[in-house]
Amino acid sequence: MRVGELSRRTGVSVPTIKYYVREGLLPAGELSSPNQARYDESHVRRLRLVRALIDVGGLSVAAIRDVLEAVEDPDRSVHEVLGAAHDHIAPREGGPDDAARDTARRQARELIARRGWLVDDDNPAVRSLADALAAFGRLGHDRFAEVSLDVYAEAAERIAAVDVAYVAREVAREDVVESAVVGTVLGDAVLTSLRRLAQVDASARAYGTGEPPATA
Amino acid sequence: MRVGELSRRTGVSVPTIKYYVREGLLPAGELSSPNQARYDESHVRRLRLVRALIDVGGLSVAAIRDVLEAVEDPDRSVHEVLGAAHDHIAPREGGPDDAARDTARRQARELIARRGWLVDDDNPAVRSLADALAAFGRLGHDRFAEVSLDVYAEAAERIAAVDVAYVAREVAREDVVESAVVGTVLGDAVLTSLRRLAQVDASARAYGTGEPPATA
DNA sequence: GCTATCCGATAGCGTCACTATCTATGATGG
DNA sequence: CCATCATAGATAGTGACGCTATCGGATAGC
Repeated sequence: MRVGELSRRTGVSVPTIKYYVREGLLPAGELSSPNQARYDESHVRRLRLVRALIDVGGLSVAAIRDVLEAVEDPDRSVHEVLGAAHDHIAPREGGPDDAARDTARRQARELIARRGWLVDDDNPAVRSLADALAAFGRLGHDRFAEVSLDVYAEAAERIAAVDVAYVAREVAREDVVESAVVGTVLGDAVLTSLRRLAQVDASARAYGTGEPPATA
Repeated sequence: MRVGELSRRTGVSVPTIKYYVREGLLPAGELSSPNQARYDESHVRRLRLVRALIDVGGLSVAAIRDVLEAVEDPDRSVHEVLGAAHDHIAPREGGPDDAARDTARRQARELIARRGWLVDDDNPAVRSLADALAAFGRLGHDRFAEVSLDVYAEAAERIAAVDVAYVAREVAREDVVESAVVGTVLGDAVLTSLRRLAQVDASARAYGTGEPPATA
């Protein structure tokens, strides 16, 4: 197919497709003549993946380029690819280097030890967890880590178990990593929405159909 | 204190503080003379909240303004404020209006019915859930909704239960909604990081300390 | 008085994700 | 064969965003 049909089938405008090709998100079509290129189903698939990562995952174009490069590099392990994906989802380093951050780092390490998780101390996700906990601390919400953190961790374990099982369906390396990226990035979006819905439900049950206490 | 000290105590530059004031994220200091203003602890607190929402939550300045306006409006219910917050976290409307979206909407409604959640069908979180599920579908990952969705939902329920309990500690309306916003926005960041760590652990356990299958 | 700091206002900057325009060429239908 | 349309590739422009820089005056505190 030519670029017009690719555009129609994916809902992405032709100039945007050209832009993605320039940015390395999409391989160029095969030139049949100096100004004609053919695209196939792999382009449709890739374009849908790119749009999903942008629209639902909120990844930047540069982040997607990095992730796709990792996906296509047979030398990268699944862990490496997923690490790349998560690093681009997680917010960048945040907040000052204060006491709250030290406390948060300790909380993170203790949690990992408590649950017996086999993760390196220098895993980037440990840092982003500590950043988030530090933010709670700075806002005077230190109780969060005490009362809620382990419940969150328990829930995360259950989810991770099905995530790993989901990826294990695949056989070929490229399918494994693609599954892992999609599951991680889109799974976050699903989880966020479900949490919100469950909050609404829990709140409705706790306070009648109405409202939490509004003591002015 | 004057703006210089506010800047030092929060790590936010003076021009940026002025910018936030202009954008309505931070109330102006109290003028003691035409070119002198005083700031107090409430400004420190607010500025830390703003930075946490930006750095950790990834919210835009405009989104934060909307959320803070809702927080400060005594007429808004907690549900409304939290809805405003979630709407700004969730990715904007994504993807074409195709068959995948119809299927996804049905999956979302069925899930809600299955779990007996008391939520309106037109809750924005239902839409963002459907968007995410539709993206799975378009990528040929329809199995996700079949094999993983209920586990996610179960986990979300457990988390939401502690979220509601956490907020219930507060008494005054403004503290309730602030707690809810912080818990929702920063809680997402915590949960995302924990999921990633739990995935690493689960993967390490399933495939030795090494790797998922890399059948080339 | 002197220097550092401040206020308020305006203008500018760098990044990002497109979008528009242009030239030259090729495809397609009657 | 020719008119019309689509296309490739290149370059420049756009609008939103989150700051950042600069300026003209005024004030604080020694």
